Amino acid sequence: MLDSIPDSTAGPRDRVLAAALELFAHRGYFSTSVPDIVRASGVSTGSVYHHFGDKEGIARTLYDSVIERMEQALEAIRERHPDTASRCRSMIELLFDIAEHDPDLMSFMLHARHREFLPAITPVCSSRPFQLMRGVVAEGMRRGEVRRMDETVAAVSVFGGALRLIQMRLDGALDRPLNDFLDDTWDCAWRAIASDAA
Amino acid sequence: MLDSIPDSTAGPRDRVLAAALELFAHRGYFSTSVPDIVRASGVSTGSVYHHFGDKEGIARTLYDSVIERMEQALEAIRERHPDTASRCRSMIELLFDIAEHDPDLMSFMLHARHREFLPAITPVCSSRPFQLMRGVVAEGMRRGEVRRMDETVAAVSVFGGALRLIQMRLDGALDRPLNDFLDDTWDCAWRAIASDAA
DNA sequence: TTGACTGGAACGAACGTTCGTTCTAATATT
DNA sequence: AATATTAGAACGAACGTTCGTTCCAGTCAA
Repeated sequence: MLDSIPDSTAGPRDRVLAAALELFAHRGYFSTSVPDIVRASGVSTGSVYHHFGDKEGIARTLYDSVIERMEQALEAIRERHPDTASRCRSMIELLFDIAEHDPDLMSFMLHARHREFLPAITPVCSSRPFQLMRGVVAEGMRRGEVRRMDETVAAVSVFGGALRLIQMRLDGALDRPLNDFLDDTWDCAWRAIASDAA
Repeated sequence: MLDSIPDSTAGPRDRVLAAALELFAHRGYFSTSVPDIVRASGVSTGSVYHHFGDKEGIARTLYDSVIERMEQALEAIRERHPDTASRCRSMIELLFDIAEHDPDLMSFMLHARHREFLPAITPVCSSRPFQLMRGVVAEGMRRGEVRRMDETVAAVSVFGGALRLIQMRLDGALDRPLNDFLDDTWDCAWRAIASDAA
């Protein structure tokens, strides 16, 4: 799984990132002030600006690190599994795991793309993790494991349900852990795009 | 379809709502200042506060009206169609239509639920339109049109893909209109939850 | 001694909101 | 019919606060 961002004992840079992740995830970007981050991290205003330049620099750094670790985890899954079905299923499992184990991280990642969160950030659909998921589905289509159709539609159809379920869990609308819903979710997801041959 | 919120010739209250919808949809809640709304609507600061109390009052009023009209449109579909499949398909068509015809409205509705947008608003998953969609799926399950599984999972599985596709379209990541993807989307959506009997 | 880093006071700008006034049109009074 | 009264709507200048950011004196490692 993804390593959590370190806290307390770590250097000031990491302490700021850890505090910002939690605050951004809970209150959002604009409802979190720099003084809030300064207070929560125990790092001084001057240091924060020395390390990150400005408030957006904090968010951008955070976003980049989250996206990169996410991409690596997904890529690892792609390498480990040969067939499209187990690739997709493992990816959904990964997403569920992260959402349960590190909800702040998942919350940040799911929300960071909105205009409201980070001004002028690349939208999710163009983010590398999503492209990777899309690529897996597209490859499955070439191999005949996935039905022929628009690649984008196929990608959103496998992962769309899982992502929305995660959002519900993060919003507190699901009282049981996501794993309890994994089998049903996966069943729906794969039926949606599986080739009729199989 | 849903009526658009009136502009220019309308009363000050409606002009404020129309301006706020556009601004909130494009820039988000916190990136839109009250002076922005005042400028865009041509209504004075004092009037805005006279009618809506505070900034959040504008957003809440807007949200309530959008949710209510959305719920009515979905309920009309439920009444017009007897079976679950055509109900769900019509609902996806409706969502696609709104996204194409009134992207600001759809953008506002999809984003309004985030902590970042409206502080302390009821999350989507608890909103009445979503409950209505969920109800349709649940009824389909009782009738045997939908496979037996967790109701929530079934609901997010039918509509999750479509909603994510809409988000991509709003983000400018889809160059063709959503209708071009309707058949593929619907095919995936219904396969995901359709009873094996049929 | 030097250079990188830290600290927190201080700054201007922009925010959401308030306030006293003016305008408008309907009602009451003569 | 003409005037006086009034309540609500509209207005925009001004307020206090908080924001993101800067600045510079102080600290510590090399």
